[in-house]
Amino acid sequence: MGYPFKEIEQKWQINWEKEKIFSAQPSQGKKKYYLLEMFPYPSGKIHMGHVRNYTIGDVAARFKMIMGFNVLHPMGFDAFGQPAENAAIKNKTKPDIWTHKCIGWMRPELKKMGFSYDWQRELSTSDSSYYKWNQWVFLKMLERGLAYKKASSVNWCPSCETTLANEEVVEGGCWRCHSKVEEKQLEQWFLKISVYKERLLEDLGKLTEWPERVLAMQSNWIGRSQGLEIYFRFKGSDRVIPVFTTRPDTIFGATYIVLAPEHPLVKEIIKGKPQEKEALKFIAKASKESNVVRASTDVKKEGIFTGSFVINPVNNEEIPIWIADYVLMEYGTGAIMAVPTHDQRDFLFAKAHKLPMRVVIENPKSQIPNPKEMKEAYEGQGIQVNSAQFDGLPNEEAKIKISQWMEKEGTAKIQTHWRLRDWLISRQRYWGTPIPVIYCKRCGLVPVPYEELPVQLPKDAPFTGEGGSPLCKVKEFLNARCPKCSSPAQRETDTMATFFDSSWYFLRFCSPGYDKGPFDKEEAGYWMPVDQYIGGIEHAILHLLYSRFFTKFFQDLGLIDFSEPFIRLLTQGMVLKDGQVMSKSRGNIVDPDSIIKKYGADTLRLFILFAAPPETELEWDERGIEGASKFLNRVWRIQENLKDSADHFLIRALHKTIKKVSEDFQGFKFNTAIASLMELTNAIYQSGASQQVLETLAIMLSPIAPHFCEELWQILGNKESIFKAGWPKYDLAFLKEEKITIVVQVNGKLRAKIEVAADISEKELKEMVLADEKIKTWLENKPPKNFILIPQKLVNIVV
RNA sequence: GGGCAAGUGGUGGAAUGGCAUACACGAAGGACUUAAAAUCCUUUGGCCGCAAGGUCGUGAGGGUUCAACUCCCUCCUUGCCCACCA
Repeated sequence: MGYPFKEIEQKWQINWEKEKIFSAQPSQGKKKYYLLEMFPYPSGKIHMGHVRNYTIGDVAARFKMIMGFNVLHPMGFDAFGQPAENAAIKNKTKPDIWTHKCIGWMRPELKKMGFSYDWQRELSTSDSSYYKWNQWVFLKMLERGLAYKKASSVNWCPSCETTLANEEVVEGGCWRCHSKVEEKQLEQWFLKISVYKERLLEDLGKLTEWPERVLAMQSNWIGRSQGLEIYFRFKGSDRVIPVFTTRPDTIFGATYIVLAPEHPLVKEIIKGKPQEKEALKFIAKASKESNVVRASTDVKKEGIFTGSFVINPVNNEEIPIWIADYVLMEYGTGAIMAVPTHDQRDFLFAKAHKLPMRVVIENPKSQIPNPKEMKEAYEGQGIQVNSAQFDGLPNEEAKIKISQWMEKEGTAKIQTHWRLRDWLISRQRYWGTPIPVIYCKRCGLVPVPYEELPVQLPKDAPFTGEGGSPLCKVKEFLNARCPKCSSPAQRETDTMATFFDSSWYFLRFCSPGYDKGPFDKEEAGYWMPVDQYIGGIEHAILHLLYSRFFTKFFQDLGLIDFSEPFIRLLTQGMVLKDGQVMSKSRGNIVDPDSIIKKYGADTLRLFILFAAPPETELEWDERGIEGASKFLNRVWRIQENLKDSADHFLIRALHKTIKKVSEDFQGFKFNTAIASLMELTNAIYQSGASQQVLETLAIMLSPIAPHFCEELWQILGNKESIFKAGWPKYDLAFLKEEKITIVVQVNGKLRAKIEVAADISEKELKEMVLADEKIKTWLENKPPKNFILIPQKLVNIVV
């Protein structure tokens, strides 16, 4: 018979809620600790990924609580979004009813896991008390010119009938439904995140406790590149075409330039040329293709000669101007200089159209090849050749020298380019925050006045799944009066992308009921920034970047005095089964609820932490669950057989464990912390435990198996919650060993182990080692060449 | 194609320059039991050997070092992120 987990877990969940032990209040006496896990999308049931994410967070929160920190550990729901709308279409229900139903299922499941949330702070982004402040933030951005409308070619998902951010297009398909993305021109709302690009990049340096790879991904996404804008003058005219390049070292190898078909100068250039008719045909064809198609690698690069030439400013060479679909107007200047020998795309294009090539950087591993014999472009490092006064320089050095020289000559300008695009937030969808603007025939675009917020999302709307946003069809919503002139006007029907909602929810948690602003300045001043944030690696770019952007915006509004929202970040690995990610479509889901029923939440928590370190992938194994259950039962039985005092051997083991577990918890190494708790338990089974030893073990295990340990704690006669017991301290005096084992190697190979007094002198140790019979045979009377001694650990004799 | 991870027993994993395989699962054997479950104890990387012991061994190959799973170089495999970004 195992311990009665069902009764125990229920008992303590009720007790914790009654005693409000997780309710957080600012307190000047204690140090604050804000621990946050990425809040879930209410899809219906919690899955193992949630269980893992929230268990990791809960252990950290409870550990800090026992350490005496004032812990804020809130939970809420990222409740707006497309699945609710798709469910409404499919199940003939309403998105808000569906969403609330899902939240109603998930909340008790989270409670059953025993997570230490302050449920009084629960929030849901689809509540008007939340999205009102989305609208407030939007209006502030609009005031400051950070929100703007732009007609632009956007990615259009024909299935979802919505626009997608560039970031949401996955391999030419919609990231949710994978339909092929088309191009469509629409008036869209954008946020000028690009205004913050320097700060977003620079402040990555402050994030010393973020994983390296997340920093690298953010940095790549912002994509700062130093380059040169080179001015190519037309043959026989003073007009110039600016071209941006990150490889100014290859300028002497530029043998033609290429314009995007949309380039404003194209029509002028081809006018009256024999190629005009054919070129126009090509341009028309290219304009029909979406960027996604043009950007795909499997489509052949097409292009056409314009009949015109420019002058290469470094050597006054005449080079032809081409038009090609692989050059996009949106990037750089819409024109490139082509260096076929040192850029693979240019190389393929040049080969296909029989354009000239010249090598200007020597591959150190091979002879300078005849360009005709090259099979691919050489894009690596090397020494400049065919580059006039720059010959012989390493190309990285030449990059700088050529840039400086050309800038001085007035033929180019050193420039910085960024990859980061402005953030498209418009969605032609119902289930999101209405964008608070009104269109008046007389006054134009008018912001909804602050005192009229929130612009309520109407409860009823027709969901057919066709023909754009349901909001367009709700007359009571659509028709409004102009706030300026009171004449009939129309509301904006676009809603905000849900990333907007999640870009500042961590601030709202500080004062979830606040109604004078998005958050109470003082409360946020006390709790923020988040000390530890935990979530999936899939949010490494978008969510984290947008949250950082919003934080900087709030700082600029004077609402907060810090610039980064999350001090420490942990990205947990995925949960796999049979080597594959657990997912509904694969049908390899294990329902957490069934595991709780069979083994209890404490066992599930223990297993999920023990099976792998938090950052790596976790392979689900039902037998591992059995093992976790066995361990808890083993600890449970210790209380049946307590001694009055523990022997020295066990006390030493206890203090060693306290040291190890304390360090491991700090570093989120829960798997090894559990391993040492198991070792302590094994030691207890060897020698028998005293009450004090078992109590200490219970405290150390309590963040992982909280219900279990509370019960054990109470059985041992304690009246107050174990989470107020304080974290145990270890005594170095107990860790000192009298005798230690020294490893003896001969020529780096393990040959013997000798036991010596811990305070042995080097001389004595050396004598003892050389006198050892085994070592003598290995030395074969040869004199040691070298004698390496690592104190307290190891000796290596070299002969 | 680029960037970043990772690769260790039958399995999950431990060790981040100093005893490779902690801890657990699984397996084998034993104790208890009429029996089973549960529990407790023992063994458990490969090869040679009755044993003592030896020897090989952390994806492959090279290097640095008294000493390499750990650091460096080249390559292979897998995963994630990104990609006509000039």
